[in-house]
Amino acid sequence: MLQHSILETLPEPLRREALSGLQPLHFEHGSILFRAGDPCQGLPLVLNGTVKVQMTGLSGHSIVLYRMGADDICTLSIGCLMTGDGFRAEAVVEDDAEVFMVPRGLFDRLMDQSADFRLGIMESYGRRLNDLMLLVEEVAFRRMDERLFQWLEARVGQGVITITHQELAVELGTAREVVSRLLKEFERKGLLRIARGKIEFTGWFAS
Amino acid sequence: MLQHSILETLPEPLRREALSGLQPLHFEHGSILFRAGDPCQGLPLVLNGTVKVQMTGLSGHSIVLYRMGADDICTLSIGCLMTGDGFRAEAVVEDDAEVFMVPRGLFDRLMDQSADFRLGIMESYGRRLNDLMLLVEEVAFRRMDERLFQWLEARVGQGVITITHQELAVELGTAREVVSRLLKEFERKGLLRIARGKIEFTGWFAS
DNA sequence: CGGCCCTGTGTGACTTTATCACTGAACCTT
DNA sequence: AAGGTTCAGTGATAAAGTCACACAGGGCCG
Repeated sequence: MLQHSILETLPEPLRREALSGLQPLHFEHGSILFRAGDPCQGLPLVLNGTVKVQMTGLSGHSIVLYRMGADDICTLSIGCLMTGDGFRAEAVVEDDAEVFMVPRGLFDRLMDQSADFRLGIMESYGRRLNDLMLLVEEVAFRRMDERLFQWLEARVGQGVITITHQELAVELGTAREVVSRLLKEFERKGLLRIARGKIEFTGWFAS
Repeated sequence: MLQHSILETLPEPLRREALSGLQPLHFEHGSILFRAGDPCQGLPLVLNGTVKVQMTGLSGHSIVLYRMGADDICTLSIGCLMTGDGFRAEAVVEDDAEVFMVPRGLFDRLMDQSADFRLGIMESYGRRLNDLMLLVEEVAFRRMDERLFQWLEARVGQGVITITHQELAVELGTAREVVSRLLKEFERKGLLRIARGKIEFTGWFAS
């Protein structure tokens, strides 16, 4: 159960060796995997749970850059691991997560000895780069009401979601007031109901 | 003269082998290294010149994501090379450039056999990821007049620059009208003079 | 040379988004 | 029940994006 597909691709002796040196770390909801400025301790392999990565700009505003889920790799850490620079973003655990922390030495060894491991790392990097490019486009050109709508739409399944307007503003990289006003408008249209710290889907959403 | 530092780190037999299989490709100003949707032919190592990478969103608007110069690696290509997906962005040559195109097979071999090569690739990836994160923050939170000012400031040395308002809008991911109005304002303040397709620095800028 | 056309720029009117400064409501604590 | 803290609502104003169109510079061609 506690495994990560990128380790499963390793040839048997190497896989054993890697797993023997790693014990899963448990992170609870709300805990911080790393903060802006922290030095990198190793490459986190996310086994389960979800972790959001967000950054705070010079202006003091924050925006969520991407999320990691089961079987994900914290690609952002690789650069820090290599250059020794600190993180520019922070990683906040949303759903309780378990993580393998691969230290620099082991990472180098796996990169050296397994083509599949290298492939996994590269693919992960590629996906992250793509995600960020799409985010740039979204932030630069898409309208806020559409973006908010899509964000909500992706979470309709849950019926009710627990989030404050401020947190939602960070998700989209905008101001709380903007989110409040748009939500009010959605409520007027009968798409949802607003409560303190909660949004309940109705009407069109609750299909 | 025609060399790339990531190849110079290779141990001697490998370096000779790599170089013997690569001939520099010449790209002129305005030519396209790759377009959105193109399959990836190999990993471009930029020897000299400059190349801008920009993407066009669903909305039809474009934005410049980053630039590559001498000794740079087109990190974006690695993801495409690995997954076989097409590019999401396009690369336009600004100053005439020469490029080594490393084919998949050689790339795999270099990744397999040289720790320094791996390090170079990883560092490049890390930098690109950082750049994009900063771009997200900039687009999301910084004011347009500041961003335009900084863009111009970075090019003051040239005295006069040749660029249309439309191109400048793509640099910043905004609309031409916005650029035109801001430039007019800078002109009123005596910072620069506008001519058709040109901007001449004066006053504060021409210190 | 004058007329034509294409590209680049200027501008007004209007919408959307961001910012600022508050008010008030909901919940928690004691 | 009182007081404090966090969350949400709102008006006023500024910044940025959108739309529609006028006009200007420069090249080309009859």
